[in-house]
Amino acid sequence: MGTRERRAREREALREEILAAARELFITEGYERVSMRRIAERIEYSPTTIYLYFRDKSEILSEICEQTFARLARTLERIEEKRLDPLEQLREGCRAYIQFGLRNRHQYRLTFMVSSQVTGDADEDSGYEGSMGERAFGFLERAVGRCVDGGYFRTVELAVASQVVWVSIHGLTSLLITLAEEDFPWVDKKSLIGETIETLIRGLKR
Amino acid sequence: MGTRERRAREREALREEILAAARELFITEGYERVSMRRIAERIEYSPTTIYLYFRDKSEILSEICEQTFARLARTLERIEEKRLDPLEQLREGCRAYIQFGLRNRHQYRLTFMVSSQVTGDADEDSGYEGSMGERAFGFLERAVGRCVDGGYFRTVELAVASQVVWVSIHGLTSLLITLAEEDFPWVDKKSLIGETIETLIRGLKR
DNA sequence: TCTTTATTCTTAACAGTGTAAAGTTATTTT
DNA sequence: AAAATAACTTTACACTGTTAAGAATAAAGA
Repeated sequence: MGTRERRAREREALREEILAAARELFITEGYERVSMRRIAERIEYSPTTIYLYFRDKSEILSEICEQTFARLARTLERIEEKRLDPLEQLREGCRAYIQFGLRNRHQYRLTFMVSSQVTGDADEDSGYEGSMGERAFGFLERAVGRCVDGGYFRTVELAVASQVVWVSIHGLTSLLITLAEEDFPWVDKKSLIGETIETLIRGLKR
Repeated sequence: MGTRERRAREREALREEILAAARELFITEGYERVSMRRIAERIEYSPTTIYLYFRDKSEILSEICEQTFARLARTLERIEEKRLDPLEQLREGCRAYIQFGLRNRHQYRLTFMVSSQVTGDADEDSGYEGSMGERAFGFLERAVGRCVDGGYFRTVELAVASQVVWVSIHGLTSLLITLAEEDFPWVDKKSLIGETIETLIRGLKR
């Protein structure tokens, strides 16, 4: 009598289809330029059908962002497993983080460059705790921690040092996303990334 | 016979009034939450009147941002005139930059955290060149330049070093703007700012 | 002073947005 | 076959930025 199961499966399939359509549109055109009606059109359902699967537009977004950042978290955790030299591991992690941001610019922007005020979620679970962002930051904290424990870094509070690293590489990532090459005289991107990471690490060394 | 002049003056006055109303609303509520109709209501004119003074909504915004960043530029240039120790001057400049961002968060966000794609200006002069942003970055470049010339910093391309400094302090500023204290376990703000700047300078020292 | 010409402001309207409520259709259970 | 449930659509609301056409006002020329 698996009709309940089949229904649940079909439901899940449509939900997935909505997510896929929205993801593609958000990525190519950006969240605010994509309307519910266009998502609906693409999956060939009426606009309001989407509301039977998601509370509102921003819920679609945050689901997509979660998925995306889960990928980042996995990437970083894979670097962790390589068990390299602590400094080298931090370097590689930073590099991966930045590259990830640049390759997923729309989603990066929406997760870290838009106050939740703007997307318009009230309280909700859009916060940091338990999120994939937390997992990603967790990597950084551990990586910095190993550098401190290994005696590579001068004595600073671990939380402070990790946040210094995070805000810096976030700054690089986000500015490269916001300011196109034709709008600002960026130096060579590779040098800038490398030099930022090196400056950061040198600044934390003892 | 000064009726032409008086008219021009009155025109300018209304323009200024629109700007003032928009500024106040943008600052307290944020650009995307303020509609043309609400600005109009506040100055007691019909919504479309605004279009006789500004091409569109984003033009109001960029005018306001320019004014705001002119203040930042002046602040930084005043620090420059103090002719302190190069390192100390850079430190003070960074601190002023960050504080400015935090005190003018909406405008900072709209200038540096929103791709011009999103605000929706086509080509136009919304770019970096000739803007107040340029003047502000100019300060940084000169401050870093003096640190290099004074032999305080290791040899790096000036443009690279300046951009490293900028992206880092921008990262700190923007993340503090985006991520409220209740959404992320920020360490003490003063320590974070201080430590970020110190790390940056240490990282650039020879 | 009366008419013509500019200038300034408003009304009405368009095409779009996210979303809620009510109505329809199809499927499953009794 | 009737009742209940689930899935989907239609209609509608209250907004948005912006355009085009019309009304009001003020200045200039006769």
